[in-house]
Parts: sequence; structure tokens; C-alpha cells
Amino acid sequence: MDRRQKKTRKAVFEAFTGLLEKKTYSNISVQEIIDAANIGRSTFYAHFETKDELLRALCTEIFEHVFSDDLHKEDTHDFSSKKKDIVGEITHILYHLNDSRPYIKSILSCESGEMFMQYFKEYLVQLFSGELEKHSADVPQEYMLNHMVCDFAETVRWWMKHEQYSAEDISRFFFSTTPF
Amino acid sequence: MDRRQKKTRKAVFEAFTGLLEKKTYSNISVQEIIDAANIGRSTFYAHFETKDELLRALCTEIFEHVFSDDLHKEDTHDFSSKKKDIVGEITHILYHLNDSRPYIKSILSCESGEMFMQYFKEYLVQLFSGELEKHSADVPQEYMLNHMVCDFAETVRWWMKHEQYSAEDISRFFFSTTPF
DNA sequence: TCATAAGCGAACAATTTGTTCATTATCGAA
DNA sequence: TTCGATAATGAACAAATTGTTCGCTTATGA
Repeated sequence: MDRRQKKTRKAVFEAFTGLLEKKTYSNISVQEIIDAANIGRSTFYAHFETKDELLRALCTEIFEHVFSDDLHKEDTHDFSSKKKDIVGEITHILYHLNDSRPYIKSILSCESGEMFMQYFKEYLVQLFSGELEKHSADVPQEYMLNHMVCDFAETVRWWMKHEQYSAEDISRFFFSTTPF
Repeated sequence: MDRRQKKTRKAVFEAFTGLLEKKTYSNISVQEIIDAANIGRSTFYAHFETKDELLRALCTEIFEHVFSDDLHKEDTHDFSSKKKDIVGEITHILYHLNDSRPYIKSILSCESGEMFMQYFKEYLVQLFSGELEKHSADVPQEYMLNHMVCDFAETVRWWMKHEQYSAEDISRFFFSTTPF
């Protein structure tokens, strides 16, 4: 990617997250982002069609980091490691989430949080869908999957507001209520 | 309240929910609501300061219905009924939610859903905060409360998308993963 | 009946959005 | 280093939206 494009993209992301710390997503205008990023109006629109798309791009960037290991693991069709250690995996993801904490906190603060949570859950569905063979008792699998996904996503949201806990703490909290 | 006000308010709510079935919350302009409700521009602003406030008012109206029994129970300081039957209460609330299903489904569909969920959780915090004395094991109470509140709220959101289940089904699903 | 209160809608300024286009600057491959 | 390709710039534009004001009309209910 062209250096200029990278620079612009970075400037926009930084302006955007900076603004999100001060005001609500819906109260931020594209113009404000442009001014904060110190770029030309048409440049912004050359990169992102809308503010929503900018948010999506930012979330994608974050999740690419958070789920990087799990995503690349897919490539190696290594059945011996198929029996994955879900606890370790979760803790690992929590560590990555902690790295992006400032960004995530900004995004989570308002309506943008809903979109973040939605995208987040899309990734979590993939992560968890292999984990619920046994629990089919008398509750629909679909319900259980949604339950686990939401449970974890909300745990993370809660964590972002409570800095005092470590990734291990949160992992423990999460599994204390989960029938894995 | 003046008949005319009631009429206007009702027209706005109906126009709004009608529009929510067709398009996204953020893509609905105040002008569209005004046109759909067939009222004067200044009349809308005499009733609601912003679109967000309209949404809040609509949610409040719904929750007033959904939680009506529990809210009024507060008045009677009847300690004998203090040992409340949480399962019955939940099922009861689910019945009320089912009554408002069309409205709730419209609201839940997009960003407005985030606000609905937020307000919903405010009520649920009150409902659940008395229920978690014992589970303090090695997880913070605050975490447990958030967990239960989110769990129930997300269960309801899931239910709204899956019409085939009864209130009793959902109650059972909910309690099957909850350590009450 | 009649004073009060609500609804009406045109007109307003201000802001925002998304696009276009001619011009300038920067990049990176040869 | 050169030079064609690509990106950035910002002014200008139309269209839509927002929230308010104000003089007028209509409905309410005591």
C-alpha cells in the first residue's frame, strides 16, 4: 500500500479515536474527523464511504490483531491441535484485547459500542461454534451458542470498564459461569 | 393530559415504529417521522427535543407495561412477599414482553437496539440486584450482577428473533444456564 | 361560551453530506 | 534521477437536515 495512503489512514484512525474519547459517535461529524486528521475533504471520502464504514474498518483492524493467532491457525489443517485448549485460547484473546484497550474503550462508550459488539460477536461465533456438542440437553444449540457468545462479549465490555482485573481474573470469572 | 396531546403522541409513536420496520434508526429523519405522523413540524419539537428522546419515551412506555407489576409491588412494603418467586416473575415479564413484541422487534433491529438494551438493563439491575447474596464465591458481585442482567437481556433479544418459542420455553432456557 | 392551550406551517440560519474537478505533491519502478 | 502513475488538496456545489420562531387557526374542557 502506498505510503501516502497508509499515512492518511492512520491519521484518520487516530483523529477518530481521539474524538471518540471526547464525544459521542453520532455527535462526531465527518468534517470534524477531517479537521482533526488534518486531511482534505475529498481525501476522506476516497478512503471511506461513510462514518460507519470507518468504524467498521477500525474494528476490523483491532480484531485482526485480537484474533490473529486463531485465524492463522485455520490454515494448518493440523488435527492433532484440533483439540484446542479453550481456556488458554480465551486467556490469550483477553491479552490481545488488553493491548487494544484504549481504542476499544473509546469505541465502546456509545452507539459505536453496539457495532463493535456486533462485529466482535461475529468472530466469537466462529470461535465457539465448535465447542457445544455436549450441552444440547434440552436447550437449542442456537440458544447456547448465542448465550456463550454474548456472555463472553459482555464480559469483555465489563472488563473494559474495570481496569483493576487481569486477563487471568477475567478468564476465571467467565468460566465460573460457563458450562464448558 | 389533553386529548390533542395524546393523539399527537400516539401518531408519532406509530409513525416511528412503522418507519423502524422499514429502515434503520439513524436513516430515519425527524422530517420523515413528522410526515408519517402527519403533524406539524413545530408540533413534533413541542413534544420531543430529539429523535433520541423520542426513542427513550417509546422505550419507557414499553417498560412501564412490562415491569408494571414489579414496579407497583414496591409500594406495598409487604415483607411476607419479599421472598419473591424469581422464576414466576421472569416468566411473567416474558409474557409482557411478548405483548410488545412487534414494537420491540422494530426497535431492536438496529442502533436503536443498543439504546433499548441499555434502558432494559437499567430495569433488570433493579430486578436482579436482590438475588445474588449467595453466589459471591470468588467472583465479584458486580460481575455477577452484570452477567445475569446481560444474560437475560440477550436472551430476550434472541427470543424476539425466534418466534417459535413460548415464554415458558425461554424461561427454561434462561434458568438452565443461570446459577440462581 | 370563551379563555387557554395545542397544532399548524412557512421561513429562517446553520450545519452536514457526498460529489466533482482542476491543481499540486508524492511515490516507486525503471 | 527521471517520469508516469497515483494520491492529496480544497474550493464549490446541491441537497438534506436540524432546531427555532412567530403569527394564525382549531380544539378542549371548565
